[in-house]
Amino acid sequence: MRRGILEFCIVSVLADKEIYTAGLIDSLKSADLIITDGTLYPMLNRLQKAKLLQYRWEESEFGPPRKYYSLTTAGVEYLSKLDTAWQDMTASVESIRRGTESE
Amino acid sequence: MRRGILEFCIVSVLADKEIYTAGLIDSLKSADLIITDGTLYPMLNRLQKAKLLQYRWEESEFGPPRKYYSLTTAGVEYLSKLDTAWQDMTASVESIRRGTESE
DNA sequence: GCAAGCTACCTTGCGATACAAGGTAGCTTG
DNA sequence: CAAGCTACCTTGTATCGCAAGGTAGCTTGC
Repeated sequence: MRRGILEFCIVSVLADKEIYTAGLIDSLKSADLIITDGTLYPMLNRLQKAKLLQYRWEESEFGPPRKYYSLTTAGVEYLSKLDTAWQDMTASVESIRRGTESE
Repeated sequence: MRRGILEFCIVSVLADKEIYTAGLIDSLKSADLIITDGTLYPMLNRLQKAKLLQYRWEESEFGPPRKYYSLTTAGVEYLSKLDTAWQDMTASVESIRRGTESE
């Protein structure tokens, strides 16, 4: 796993709550992960086409309706795989980072 | 930092020892990071053009000469920046991964 | 000394991610 | 009903990583 760290973060956030685009951007920003909506929309559509996400429309008091996303059952399983991949990758990088002075 | 994790690993390995391509691939493989030479050569050339790496030729007993790479002074500084970026990114991802149930 | 095979270096073309910029359309407000 | 805001989406570009293919030096066997 090298690409897809943002995807991992998005799926992780969706594991906790139903949320729409602007809220997702805010959640990531509060963890110092900056992402633009031009990045997010294609990713959400891709994940939804892969049946990992579902959404429902909800009306807003302040403007057009919003798409609230959540994980499907397959999405929950996918998150579990991403989580394992994340742990494996960080373990690998840390082992290199801490030094291969063993030679 | 989203892309460039492999680059970080390569620069980290080079911080410890002078090494040529096949050795670099082996070092990464021993940490379960698989990389092909088709990925590595362009990256090494790019880093070298950016004055972050230097190399010297060394003859081999078993075939053609090898390019042994090492970090330049600028490369050492660059590694330090990558290391900070890595720590920041993992901290961000971990804070999301562990759950934003605070709502 | 030359052909065959190995090693090492490098390039090209492709798919995917992330970003900037721009576009469409619904809703509210005056 | 026009202006402005919000929300969703698309297009074009740059870069990373990979697979596949290519060049050339060195050794080995005849």
